[in-house]
Amino acid sequence: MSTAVRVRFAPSPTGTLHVGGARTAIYNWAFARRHGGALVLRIDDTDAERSTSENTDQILRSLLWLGIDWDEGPGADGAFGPYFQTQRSELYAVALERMNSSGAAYPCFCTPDQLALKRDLARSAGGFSGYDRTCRGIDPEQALRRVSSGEAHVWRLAVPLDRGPVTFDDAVRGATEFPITAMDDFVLARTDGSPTYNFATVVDDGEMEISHVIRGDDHLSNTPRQILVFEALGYAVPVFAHLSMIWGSDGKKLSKRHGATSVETYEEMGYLPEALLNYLALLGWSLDGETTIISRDTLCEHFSLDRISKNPAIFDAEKLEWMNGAYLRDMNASAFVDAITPWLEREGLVTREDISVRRDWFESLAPLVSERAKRLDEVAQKVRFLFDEPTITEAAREKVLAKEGAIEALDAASEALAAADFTAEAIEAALRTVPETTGVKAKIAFQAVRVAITGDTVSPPLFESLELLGKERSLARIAAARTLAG
RNA sequence: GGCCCGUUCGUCUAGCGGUUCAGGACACCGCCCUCUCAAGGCGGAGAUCACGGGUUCGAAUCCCGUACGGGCUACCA
Repeated sequence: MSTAVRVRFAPSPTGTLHVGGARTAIYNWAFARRHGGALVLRIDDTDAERSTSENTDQILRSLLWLGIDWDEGPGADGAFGPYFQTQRSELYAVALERMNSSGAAYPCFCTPDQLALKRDLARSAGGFSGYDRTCRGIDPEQALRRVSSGEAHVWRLAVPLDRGPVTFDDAVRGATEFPITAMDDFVLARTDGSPTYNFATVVDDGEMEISHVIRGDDHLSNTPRQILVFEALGYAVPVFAHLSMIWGSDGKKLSKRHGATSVETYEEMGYLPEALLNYLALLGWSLDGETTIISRDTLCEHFSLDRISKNPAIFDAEKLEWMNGAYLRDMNASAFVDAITPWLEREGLVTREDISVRRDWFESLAPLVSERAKRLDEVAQKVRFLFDEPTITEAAREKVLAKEGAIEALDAASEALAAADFTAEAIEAALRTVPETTGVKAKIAFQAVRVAITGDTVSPPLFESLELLGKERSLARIAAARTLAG
């Protein structure tokens, strides 16, 4: 009995894709995949002032980066196009005409000034503050004459006053009811003939046979208005699911003040798409209350509207960072190398070609750093010593090389390593002889070598680092550090 | 002002009338592991379930109210 699942994500290209929009997109996408339905990507670009094609492109790119694919929309023609609202004017005009002829819409000649005055008056009197329906009382024939004479007018919805309350069963919030007496005869079409959001959306959702509308909480109050239009136009009313908002760390609206808000920024900061997807999916939805690492496939397999939480969520950048680290750790060497390639390239450490030539070497480097990084942008700094000669920091020199026994340890290490096979195991065995032959504590000896090799007191594991560097370069660095130490 | 929605550890959440003096995750603290840093293991601290009334043998869970927060109330979306 259930009809096909068809959902839509309808961003306005007035900016880039924000994390809030991304989460809405993820939920729509996961729901479509879960039910073998279709995800429609519709571009709500009716705001000509603020909409740009650059923004549209950026939104599409961010969606793709996150791994969200759509079945219909830009680049994926379907039977319900076009998928840009600016190209659908004809549809809106036809729908408006239908409403007009059935008496569900009427022209209103009130000027903005008059309306503002009435609104102020009504509000200060308390109670209903919507349009007072003056023009609804105009004789239809006379109204028509005024319209055809070219008098400026908008079209408004004639709210069916004899109807009961508008009720709907929101998939997230449950039964919701709005008294019809609180419904405004809101504007469907502006003076210039263009449709308003509440009208265009309904025409689109109706024409596109959308079965479930999963969208932000800010539209909850618009829903009864839209239901009235669905009914007037004879479309099947979709199931609604309203998502609560995502707030910044201070509980206020998420903005630049809280750091990154757009998806592309997260990409630039070195986050993995699967980590952002996972984090956002869990921000308002849970699999079982226990599982936190949830793969794309698991999400598509188990996503359900009834496990979406009703309360707003605060965006926790720390948890996202932790999650990104968890994904980094879980990557296999090959995937990790692919992920870091652009970052190493950007830092000028290596070229793509170098990597493909020495693929094995890079893959053996991967596990050393993948479990130590939370973001991709940290990687270059961690492996820089393998490409560039290190500069020993002043702090490292004082804390380590100036220590008693450091020089002896370096000398002994140099000797032992010169004779060693250069595998991590052999290197370790060689270095472990240093404390014995010199009496220098292992910690001090190892740190001295670490500083010599990496320039810093913190680095990837020492033995493996030496192996990756190679014997010749390792010995040269120890000699250089020896000189520096005195 | 009117209409509507929300409220469980600092944060994300589990919980859908009893098996919960509330479970998991991030962050935090301690211990272990250890060549540094991480990672990992173990343990700890952290929520009178916003508040007040009901209903019930029994409520975080149902109902009502209050407070606080939010949305809509535009010829924005």
